[in-house]
This record gives sequence, C-alpha cells and structure tokens, in this order.
Amino acid sequence: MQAGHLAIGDLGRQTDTKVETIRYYERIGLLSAPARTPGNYRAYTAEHLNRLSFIRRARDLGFSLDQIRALLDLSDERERSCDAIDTIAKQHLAEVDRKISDLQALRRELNHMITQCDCGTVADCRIIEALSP
Amino acid sequence: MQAGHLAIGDLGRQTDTKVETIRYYERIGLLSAPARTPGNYRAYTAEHLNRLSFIRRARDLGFSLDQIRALLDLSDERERSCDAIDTIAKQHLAEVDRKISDLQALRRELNHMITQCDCGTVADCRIIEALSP
DNA sequence: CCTTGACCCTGTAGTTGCTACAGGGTGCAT
DNA sequence: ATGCACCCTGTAGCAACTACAGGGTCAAGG
Repeated sequence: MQAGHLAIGDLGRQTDTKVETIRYYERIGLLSAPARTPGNYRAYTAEHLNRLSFIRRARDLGFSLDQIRALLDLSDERERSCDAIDTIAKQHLAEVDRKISDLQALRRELNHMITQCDCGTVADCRIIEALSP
Repeated sequence: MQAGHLAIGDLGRQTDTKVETIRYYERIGLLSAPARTPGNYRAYTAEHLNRLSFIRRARDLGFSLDQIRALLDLSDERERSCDAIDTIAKQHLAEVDRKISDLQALRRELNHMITQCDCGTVADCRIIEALSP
C-alpha cells in the first residue's frame, strides 16, 4: 500500500467498522469506490476516512442509511441553507422520542406482568395468563 | 368452511394479523398447520385462535419469535414451575431497559446538536460539524 | 527461494419479521 | 356462466449488515 493510502483493514480499524460493512457501503453507493493497487486491493484516501467516520457517527446516532445519504449530499453544498439538514435531524429526534415513549409504555406493562407472578407452577403463572386470551 | 372452523382470513381479522404473516408463522413452525378442507383451504380451530392471540400479544410486548416459541413450549407444561417463564420475561425487561437508556442518551446528543444549529448555511451548520471528524 | 500467515478479493446466502407480488384454484351469488 | 372475494404455492424484497467459501497477494522468516 502506497504512503497516504489505507488498506480496507486499516480503514476498518480506524473507524471501528467491519471490512464487510465497508464493502457493503461501497456496493450500495454510500462510500465511493476507491482506487485499486496493482494487486487489486482497495486503496483509501483521507477523504474516504472522513466520509466513513461521518457515516459511522451518524449511524451511532441512529440515522438510517437513507438519511445519511441525504446528509452527505447536503453537506457537500457548503453555501446552501442548512434548513434541510435541520429538518432531517428534527425528524429523527421525533422518531427517537416516539420510540422512547413506546418502549416506556411497554416497560410498564412488562413490569406489571412480572411483579404479579408468584413463581408457582405454570398453571397459575400470571405472565402466561396476561398473554393468554 | 365447516362450522367451528375458521378460514385464514377470518383468523387474520380476529387477531389483527395479515394472512401472509399467519402462513409465515406456520412455515417457521410457530403455529401448527391446521387441517385442510376438500378445496385445500386451511381450516383453523379455536385452539389456533388462542395460540395466535398469544403470539400477537407477546409480539406487541416486544418478545422475539424465539422467545415466544419458548414461552409457548413452557406454557404447555402446566405443572412445571414458572421460573423459566419469569426468566424470559425478566431478560426481556432488561433488554427494554437497556434500549430505553440507549435511546435517551442518543436523544440528549441529538437534541444538543439541533439546539446548537443557527440554521445559516451548510458551511457553518453545527449538525454537520458534530458529525464530521 | 520458498513457505507461512495475515491480509485482500468476489460472490452468495444468512439474519429478523414480516410483506408483496405472480400466477393460479375455489366457492358462492347473480 | 361469470364475476368477485377469497384461498393456494412459491419466490423475492425490505434494513443493515454478517458470514462464509474459495480463491489471490504480499511481506517476513528460514
């Protein structure tokens, strides 16, 4: 590998991404295909490292690959207003809020079910009862 | 369809389940295969209705199909202790708790990012900045 | 010079829990 | 007899990876 270029494994280590995942991102067009060495190895640049870091950070924050694709496209138009970006982020926040409250409702039900159970036999298990029609 | 038997569409309506989903549950062995009419239609009994209701209720509470399979198996051994059931439910509760706190952490980060953004141009968007390396 | 081992390549299939067809058959009412 | 709602099988698609199989490449050590 030439100086200034990274092998796929290096890129993976630096971004905490599995090699297969990087190839997957390339296949679906999220990460551009890098140049190849004479031995047909992918040779990544610092630019790729930046993009992939961005992608991984956004994934960690729960953005979908489609949302990330949009964010990446938008982030290249430096002079545009960032309203669209704000919109994506706010939509995502709303989704997260919804998921949290769904899970909290579910948690209450589960917890109620569990605290009812005296742990005798299955025949009088309140958990099974709660699930049965 | 004979009296006391349900067609797949009826079963679906009564349990709020898509017909394809019911066939899927049969394929993966979660719901037993019903008898067939002379015309090769599935003919479900009240027993199937009970099982499917159980499955759907458990799904609504976020149990995985594997967990539900275990719950169904256990719920048939009426005389056994219900410890194992309790364990599955508690494991699931712990998972839900973990998901909630992950989402809450994520929510804080997202919210912070969004409140920083003045909505000028992309070039000085705090959201993009927060995601960039 | 040769071998070993770590790395890389492509291509395909599996995961979870469904959902959506395509291309046909059944059953009942008009 | 014909229209229509319903049923059948089988296959492929979704998200976002993950896990092989079956090979090729490259640098270091003997």
